[in-house]
Amino acid sequence: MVSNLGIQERKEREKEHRREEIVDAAQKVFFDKGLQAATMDEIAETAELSKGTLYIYYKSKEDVYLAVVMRGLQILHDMFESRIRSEGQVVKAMIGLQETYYEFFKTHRNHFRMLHYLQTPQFHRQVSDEMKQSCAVVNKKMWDLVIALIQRGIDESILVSHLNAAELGIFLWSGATQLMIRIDTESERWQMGMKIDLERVLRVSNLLMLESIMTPDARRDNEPLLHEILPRNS
Amino acid sequence: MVSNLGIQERKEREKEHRREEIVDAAQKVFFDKGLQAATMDEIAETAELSKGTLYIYYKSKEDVYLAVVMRGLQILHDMFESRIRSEGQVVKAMIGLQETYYEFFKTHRNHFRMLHYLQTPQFHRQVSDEMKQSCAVVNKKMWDLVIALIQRGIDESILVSHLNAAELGIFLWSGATQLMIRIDTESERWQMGMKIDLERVLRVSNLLMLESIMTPDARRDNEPLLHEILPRNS
DNA sequence: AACATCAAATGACTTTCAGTCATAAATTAT
DNA sequence: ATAATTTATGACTGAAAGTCATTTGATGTT
Repeated sequence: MVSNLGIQERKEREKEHRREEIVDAAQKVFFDKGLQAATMDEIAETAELSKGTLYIYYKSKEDVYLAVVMRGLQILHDMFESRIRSEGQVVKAMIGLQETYYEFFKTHRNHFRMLHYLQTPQFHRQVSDEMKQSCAVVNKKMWDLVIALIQRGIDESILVSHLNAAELGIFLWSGATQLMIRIDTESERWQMGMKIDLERVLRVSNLLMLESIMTPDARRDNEPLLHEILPRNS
Repeated sequence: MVSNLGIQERKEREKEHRREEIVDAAQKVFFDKGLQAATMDEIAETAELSKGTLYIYYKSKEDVYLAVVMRGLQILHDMFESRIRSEGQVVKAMIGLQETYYEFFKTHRNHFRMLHYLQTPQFHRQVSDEMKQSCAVVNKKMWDLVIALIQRGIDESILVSHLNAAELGIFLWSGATQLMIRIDTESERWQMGMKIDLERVLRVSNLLMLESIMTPDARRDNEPLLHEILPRNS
């Protein structure tokens, strides 16, 4: 027992590495097959491990799934952060956030789907408390970015309404999210039946929601900026 | 073979009755256990039938689930219809629709959840085409009600925007739906962490969205009506 | 009434998959 | 070299969706 401290550390690193390898494999399988159709056996095979080993590192399939979700949240957080940092004006930054969320949706479609699964009540059952906790931390980190920006908008008298910063965040977030979900799953249905371009609806919706919580002054000051976003027709 | 026509008819009726009995049982079990945890064995037991019989009347668990969803859609449709019929003014009727949707959410929470499950991509896999078709019909019937009202609003120059009636419908619908989903699943989380009342957010959100697509004239004319909805504070 | 035909119902069986656990392999400590 | 401990394994269990050969029962025919 000469250098057991160093060994301890190395083992920790290796363990962490294994956990990441498992998430790599899980992500691949979840993205390919979807949450339901993905099996632990296939994840094990992809990770070149036995199924039993997966259960040493994660308590359940749902926990593995949450590990993938956390990666998505982290990506979204990083995208938000870099976009907000590079923009001083609140209104521009708000529009930037909306665009960034949509960009995340387009370029990380599978991660977006994973995040959406999270909302269905069927999970949160076999999920371990630790995992729920970790997830909440990443989620809050991202959410705090958004709320801080909105708060700045309120402080600068650019944004106003009967709602506080966090509530405004939820308001903006909800409309956008639901529309993206529809774009993801029902786009053709709407395009066929009626002649509806959901992506345009999303753009207009984002604009309407943002305008609806801006002060008249701010709306006037940012008019050219806001009208830039609008689609060509009408 | 004297009166085989009458017998044929009676058999049809009995068959239809069985189907309804199965949906009764399925609804009970789905509502109690949730979509995932509900088993076909338990549905069979509740219906006092064998599992094999269920599969004579429905092709899969998902089909049975869709039969329950259709009931929810029908309830919502009926609620919408009676509310719209009793209101001539477009703005009042629009507010009525928003209130009705929320009322549906509160009084038929389980049906709302079933509808929400529909959005997850994990289904639509083992669902039979007939069932999908039937579901689309009921859905369209309800949707047409909403769109017709919005179209009336546009025709009367009360509503206006870059979107057509159907697109406006999706816009209003999406924000409300996503907020209700959150109220259903994450209400405490938001209430604890930050001090957020999601139901108030929903009310304000509905108002903001509606106002954002009203013409300035209409907004002025309906000012007292709109401000009635607002929560007390601020 | 006895028999034939057809439809409806059954439940034992198959398959698939999450999760477990006794055993084996590998690694570390003595 | 050997014991102790940690890590990995895959055969096994239980649960649940879906199937199908067989039975039950109803309708029609002689």
